Amino acid sequence: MKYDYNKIEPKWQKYWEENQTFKVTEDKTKPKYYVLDMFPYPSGAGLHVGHPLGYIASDIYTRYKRAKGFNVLHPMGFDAFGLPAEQYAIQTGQHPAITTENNIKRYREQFDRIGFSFDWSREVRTCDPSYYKHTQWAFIKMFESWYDKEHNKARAITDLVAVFESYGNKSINASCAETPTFSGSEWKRFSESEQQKILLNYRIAFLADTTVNWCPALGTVLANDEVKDGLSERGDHPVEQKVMKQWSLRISAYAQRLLEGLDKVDWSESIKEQQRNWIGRSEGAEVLFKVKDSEVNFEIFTTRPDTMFGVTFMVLAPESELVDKVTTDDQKASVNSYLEVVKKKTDRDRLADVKNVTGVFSGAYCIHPFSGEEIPIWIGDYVLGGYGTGAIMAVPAHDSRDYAFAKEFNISITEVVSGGDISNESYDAKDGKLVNSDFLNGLEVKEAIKKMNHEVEARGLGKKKINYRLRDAIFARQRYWGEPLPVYFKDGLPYTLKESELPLELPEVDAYLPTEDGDPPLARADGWKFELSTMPGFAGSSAYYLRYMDPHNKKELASRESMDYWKSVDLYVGGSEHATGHLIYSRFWNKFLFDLGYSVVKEPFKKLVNQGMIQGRSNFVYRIKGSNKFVSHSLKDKHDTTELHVDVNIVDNDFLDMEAFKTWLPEYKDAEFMTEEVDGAQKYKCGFATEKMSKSKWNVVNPDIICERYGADTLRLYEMFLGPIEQAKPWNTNGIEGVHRFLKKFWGLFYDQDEKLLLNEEEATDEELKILHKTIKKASEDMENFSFNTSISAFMIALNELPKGCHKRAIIEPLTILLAPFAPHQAEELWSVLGHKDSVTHAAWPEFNESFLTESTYKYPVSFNGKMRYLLDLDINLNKEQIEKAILEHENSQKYLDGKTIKKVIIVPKKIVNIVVG
RNA sequence: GCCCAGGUGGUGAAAUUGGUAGACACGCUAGACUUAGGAUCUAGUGCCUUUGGUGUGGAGGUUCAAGUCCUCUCCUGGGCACCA
Repeated sequence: MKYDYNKIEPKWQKYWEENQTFKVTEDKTKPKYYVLDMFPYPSGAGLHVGHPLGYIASDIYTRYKRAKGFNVLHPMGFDAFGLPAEQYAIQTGQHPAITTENNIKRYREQFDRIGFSFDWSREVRTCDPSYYKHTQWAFIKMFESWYDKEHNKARAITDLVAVFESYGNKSINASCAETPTFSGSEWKRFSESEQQKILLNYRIAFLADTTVNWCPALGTVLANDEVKDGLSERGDHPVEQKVMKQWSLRISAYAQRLLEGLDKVDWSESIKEQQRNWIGRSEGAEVLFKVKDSEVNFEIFTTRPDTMFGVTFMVLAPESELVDKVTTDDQKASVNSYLEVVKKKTDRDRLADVKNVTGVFSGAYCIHPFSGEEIPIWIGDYVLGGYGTGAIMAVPAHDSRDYAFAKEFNISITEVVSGGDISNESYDAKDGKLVNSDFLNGLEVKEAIKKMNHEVEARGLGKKKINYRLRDAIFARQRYWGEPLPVYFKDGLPYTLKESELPLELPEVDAYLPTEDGDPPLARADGWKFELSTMPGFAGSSAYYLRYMDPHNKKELASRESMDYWKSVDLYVGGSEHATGHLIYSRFWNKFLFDLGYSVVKEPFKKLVNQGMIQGRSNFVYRIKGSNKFVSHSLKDKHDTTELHVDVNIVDNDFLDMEAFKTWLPEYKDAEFMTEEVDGAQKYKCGFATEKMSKSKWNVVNPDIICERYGADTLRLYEMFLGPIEQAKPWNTNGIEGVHRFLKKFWGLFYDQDEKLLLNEEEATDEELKILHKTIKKASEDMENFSFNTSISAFMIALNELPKGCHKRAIIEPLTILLAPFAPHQAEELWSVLGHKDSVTHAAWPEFNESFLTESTYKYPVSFNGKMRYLLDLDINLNKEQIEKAILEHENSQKYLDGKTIKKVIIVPKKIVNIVVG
């Protein structure tokens, strides 16, 4: 038989489907393992070769774990709500559901073509009402919950109401919006709508006036992680800050737990660090400042209470409500004109303008709480309204931003920490002794912070405080193609549907655009009396890993029983671009469900592997300007040429297929070439560059083409052989022949070129067994470390080392099992050639036998200082005489000993033997 | 500015605890076979001024021994960014 992948691969794909080979149930006799891929958004372009990288890696690991005896859950689904399908709908009028369905079909075909071992019976689609029912359910639960800081968990809102009824809100320590205090009896006297308004301040899913990122071009609000440099992540449209009534999730309540949980997961340091930055914990103090000749006083947040005596001015954020309260009459005009200017700036302007210091004096003064001095209050847009209290004490000597401000407006600068030179720049380091600081003088910064914190609390001026940068997540988008929020309004106040009324299905609309009044598309639906916004993209992906555990459950997201069995995802594979989006939301969502007893683990994803992005490798041709002549790469500098992208599919190893080029685009029909000589032949060599894979750059490589030309097994092997899984790398097919050759060679262990079966039952020699066990050992270790590229190398070495004519079952049968995760189709075929009726999927991973591997040979000698050292391979139990004998027998020993004799052998550590020569 | 991850042949890359740097593969060179192919096989291939020297971005250091550890520095990629 010939290695005919085009026959073998469809054959086994069909077999797997018909036999439900990868279907998995909660088998309590086996240990479980859960391998999850980040499910894709099914885009219209289909999969390119970059997409499957992670899927191939997780599939290999899945198949390995199965062979090791684990019951592996390895599901796949689709993150099917999203913008592209909606935009396509706006252009064409085609319902996004149809577009999505078609795209999913295409994805599924491509997935199947690569031979993934997903359990498709567990497929989930976020746009399916039977799925988003549970997304809506979670939202309702969040609406019906509040965050109890005392017990550090989410609790039912009914508990809160019970407390309110008896004691009011004085004793409640909750994560909530500012709420005036009331007593129990006052609560009972409040009207229904007054009570609901107060409860909204406490709910974890809440509706409130919020400063949001508004993207006019997209017509929707965006979450912080969807905005990069003041532009929308999708489409690069400008984003502005705007106050709007919007749904949010109180994710900030979970900041500390999200931070702490990072220490318990096996993720890359860089992703954890990104999340830590995003959460942005900072420890400091809130201190009260009184405004001179006024009833007003306000709190500021500082991480440097030690520099209290260096305060020479205060700054309020322009959006702070205090601005109006403190501004004096004679400053009113200039303050107002400043506020106007600030208002007009978009986020982007503000970012671009970082170096320009702007601000205005309010006319008012604070009284320094310790020195009693008068301190001017300024307004400046370098202070953010949304962080801390929106007001700061400025210490120009020890904060670079305050320094720049003081210089700009000629405000005095007082040094309070020695060690720097503040004549040209501020001294920000937390290192040095305090000066000019009354009772802090002489203390180190650290001690001074402690002492000042203590003093602040003792005098009732404030308290220690931890601030987080993490914002509550805006949970609404003014779009059509998303989950409807299960909310209706009564007297202008929101109420959620009952669980039994779910799902609230997405209604039909006549167009997918906002209405003329600017309402979201849902306003077009007949008789729609619910919330008009839909949920954001991250909603559906936040708990999908739980749904896979029990995907057909009609009652709940997943049964307790299934969750108790599968617990959490053991291995999660996906791109690092989700570090501050999905991976935070999902952890938050899980913690919330955990608080309510619906999830059984604190962290959803134990181990995370981020596959690197596969970039495109573009090819170029060089056209002489004003002609239809193309010159080869090495000649291009001799002519005045234009560099043009050329379709990489008509280029092989950087050599252009000139005939294909002429038929590629009509304009090149009569193209002429100036070639260069390579290998005695005239060839056209293309230039190349690494760029993001995209249609316009003609560098998209579709996995289907690779499958056609080399087979899916080669594609799988090659993507892994390209390099370490976590590393970004350009795609090129320059080396694909190598792995393809390997598969043919492997086939050659079974069949010769005349397609005659060579497999035999002869006994293996020690040498052959050594090669086998070496390979098993290496392959197993590499599997555990996700080092698939070196694992493949180990196979190649084995094939090189095996003596010619070794076609022994004892050797090639275990090798076939090792190969199966990488090249499952070929392995299945060969497994059946070996006479097995069952799928190779059910074969047990071979164990290596250390006894075949023991080596007691020395490695190499080195000499220095008249002593000889031999490095030994293993910590062998030879005695000194035996070692000495072995060394003397070494072919090189005489050369290194240089005619001298060994006097003494000293065994130093495990591997090194000192030899004193005379 | 701050944080993280990396820099090894012509190319993708290997290298347990510090222990023969460049495994494996591509490419290249020469040869064999041939039904003439983009097939297969054999040998060679870090660099240089080749009986030797040199070499893991650069400069120092520790060590018998450094790609690996330490200090400084340069470059590349990613993230955060007026967060007090």
